[in-house]
Parts: sequence; C-alpha cells; structure tokens
Amino acid sequence: MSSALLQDLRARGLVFQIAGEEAFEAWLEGGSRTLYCGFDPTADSLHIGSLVPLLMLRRFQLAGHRPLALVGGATGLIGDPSFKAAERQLNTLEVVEGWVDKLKAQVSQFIDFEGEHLQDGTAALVVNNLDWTQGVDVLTFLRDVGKHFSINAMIQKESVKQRIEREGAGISFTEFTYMILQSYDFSELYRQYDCGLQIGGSDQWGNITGGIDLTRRLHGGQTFGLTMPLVTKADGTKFGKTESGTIWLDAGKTSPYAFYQFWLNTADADVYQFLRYFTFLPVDQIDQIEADDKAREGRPEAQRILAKEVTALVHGVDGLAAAQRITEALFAGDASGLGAADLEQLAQDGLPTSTLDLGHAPPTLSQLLSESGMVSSGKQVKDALKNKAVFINGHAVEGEPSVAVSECFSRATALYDRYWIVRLGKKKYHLFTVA
RNA sequence: GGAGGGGUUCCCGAGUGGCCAAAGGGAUCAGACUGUAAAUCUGACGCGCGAGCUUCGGUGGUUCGAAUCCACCCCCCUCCA
Repeated sequence: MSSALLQDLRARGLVFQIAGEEAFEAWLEGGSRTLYCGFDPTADSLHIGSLVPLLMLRRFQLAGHRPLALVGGATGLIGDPSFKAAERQLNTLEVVEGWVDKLKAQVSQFIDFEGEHLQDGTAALVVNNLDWTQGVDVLTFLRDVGKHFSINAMIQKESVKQRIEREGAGISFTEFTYMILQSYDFSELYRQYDCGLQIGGSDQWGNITGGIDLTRRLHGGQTFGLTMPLVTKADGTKFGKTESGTIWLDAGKTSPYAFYQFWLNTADADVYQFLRYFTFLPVDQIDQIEADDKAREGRPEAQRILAKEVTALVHGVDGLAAAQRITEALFAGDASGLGAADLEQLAQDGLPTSTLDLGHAPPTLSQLLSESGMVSSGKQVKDALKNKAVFINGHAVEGEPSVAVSECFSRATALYDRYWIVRLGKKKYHLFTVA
C-alpha cells in the first residue's frame, strides 16, 4: 500500500532518490510528519531553481504534513561546495543577514502558517540555522559533532569529488565543513521538532545522508531523505537562465510579465514535464492536455497553461493578470491600437519603461537603447537595424545606429502625444514616455 | 619551506615575438522558416555609428613591435618537507 502522496510524486517524476526507502512509506503513512528543506541566502532573492523544493514542501503540507522552511543564516556564511566547480566568495555577515530576511518572506509565500483549512499540527514554520549554530563553541562542536564524521567518508562523496580530484580545482576547509553544518541542522530539527525527513535537490544527497547518519548517532533516531531530480531541458542548455539573466522569484527583480514570458517560451519537449514539476494540476489532467495538443495541429496549449499556473503561484492572481494584459497587448495585435490608459497600465504592470526627455536625450538611437537596457551593446542595434527589426510604434526604423534620437522620436509620431513603444526583434519591448 | 604545473575575451579551450580583438566549441542576440516552439540555415558576438580605443592574473622592463621574452608580486593545482 503506497501513500497517495508518494504515488503522485512518483507520477510527476519528482522523486529522484529516497534514503531509508524500505521504511519510508510506512513512516509517512503513520501520521502527520514533519519535514524540512533548506534554502541558503546566496542572493537577495530565490530564483526558479528553488521552485521545485518550495512547491514540494507545499505538496507535503497539502497531504497533511508539517513543513519547515530552513533559511541558512549560518550555512549561507560558509557556502555549499556540492557540485560547484570552484570555491565561492564569502559574503559579509551584514549582507547575509539582509538576505536571510528577504528569503524568509519569500519562502513564506509557498506554505501556510495558519488558517482553518489546515489540519492540526501542520502549520508551517520558518527556521534559521544560525539560531542553533552561533552559540556553539568550536571545541564543543568538534568534540560532539565532528567526532561522528569520517574524513575518509567525506572525501568519497560525489558532491565534492571533482573539487578534490580535478586538476586546477580545490576546496577550502571552510567549504568542506559545510556538510557537517547541514547534518547538524537535520539532527537539531529532529531533536527540536521531531523532523524526520529532509528534502532537497539531487545535489543535496550527500548532505542529506550525512544528516541522517548524524541524527542516528546523536539521538538514535531514524530519519529519511528524499531528493528531487535536477530540472533539465531537452536541448541541454541550463534551466532558468536567459540572456537577460536569472529568473528570480522576486517581482522587483523579474517582473511578473517577464516571468510569464519565460514559461510561455518553454520548449514543447519540456513543457509537459514542467507541468508535472511546477504545477498542482493533477497528473491525469496534464496527460489530457498533452493528448489534446497532440490531436490538434499547430500551437500547443500547454505553454499557456504552464505560464498561467506558475505565474499565479508565484505572483498571485494580480501578477498573472498584469502579465497577461501586457502579453495580450503586445503579441495579440497591433500595440499601437492601445488606449492611453492601456499604455499607462503597461508601465505599471512591469513592461520595461524609460522616460525620454527629447531636449536632453542621448544623441543617437543606439545610445538611447543601450542606456535603457534594451540591448547590451550598440552592436545589437546595428545588427537589428540591418535586419529591419527595430520598430517604433509599429514602424520599422531605417538607417544607421547613429541616427539621431530626435529623428526617430517626435511628438508627431508619439501615441497620445507621449508614448513610444519600441520593439527590437520579435520579443523585446520597451516603453518610452515623455519626461 | 622545496620541486613542478597553471592563470586567455560569459564558459570550455587554442595561441609561445609581428599575419592577434586573439582559432574552435558552447551559451547568448538578431534574421529566414514557424507556433512569441524545436531542428536547420544566415549574421552578430570586448567597447564605439565611425575614425578609433581598451584587453590575455598584477606591476615594471626588453623590443620598432609582447597574450607570447625577462624581473618581481598575487592566486590556484600536484608532489615533497
């Protein structure tokens, strides 16, 4: 008899490895359990790489378990070496502290802390491993915790192997110790909250099993680990990055519109798997979507559904609505047919926008577009102009990159006397408004 | 502390005195084809519209000319102590 939750997770392809597999199902079935997943502050926001584990916590909570989201105020000061090619730059205490606060708020979006719909004892909790590590002195730590770790075993771990074996790499004692810290987290959460399961990406396997071993040695308790597969793309490129950079969960760093567009551009080869990974739609419904898409010629619906679901999860219904408004306006028809209020709305909805003061604007088009962040170099403007891929309010721009701004932008060509929508290529849009 | 190997443009990686803004691959961007896909083909890919300017761990030097040679320094790796 396997639990419905586990069955669903397996069907979604979300289970990579389970530590303690023989006893795991029975344990999970035995009642409401506490589990945790750690998130280290390596930036001021999480990115979509953390989405799978975040949603996983939620999946467990919906199934009647209690999720703990651990923010690594301590481990973030050290840096996880797992499968990293090189040693990382240490961040200062103040910086990490600031990031911890941001991540706390962010992880909180995905799990419930209170409410009538919650089953008893499943209210989520956010914890910080700095709370139980900063008071421990070195000697105590080395004697009580360090004694349980064998260096021989640690250097065998796949996660640090390339750093140890590869020519040109290397690992500092600081990072090497990371595993011990994370293991200690698990044993502490077990002691304090009876937390019996740690989940994480497949790269966390070594760290998780380390924690399981330590918990058994310190407290004699059996704990479990579950890892999720690394999200990969069919074409082999890295998931979650685009030219414009990482896709962040923070709306201030990646607008809901950009976020929505990211998912909308998912390749056919990946989209059904991503629906299983990143949404709560039932698996058979996803299969149905796939079957429908196959039966129909032309463009699949899956991307649209994926983008809608994930954007709603991360940015809420308002964020989704904003993203859809912009998308509709720009891609569904002639953008120049928009009303003044629509244009105002686009700016508020997160379409990249700049003000343009015709009196004090940069002299050339390529300078203006570079400064607005539309392109990273003037070469791109030159290239795009050559291909007739620059449009201002729907009209292709002719000429050299050095064409004067005043020639392209004038009150006469502006929409409602003050807006210009510049399009570069098929997908890049930027709104300029009169200053 | 000793001996050896290494640090090249986003990444990998060629390049050992001029033909080097630096091969090749990847990533990325734009065009064609499409469905705001994929695959494929084309172009771009240090900065600059351009003349030109700034790069090959750092600083100095040799030379008409240096990523390439010399000196010192910094960092990484391997082995020895």
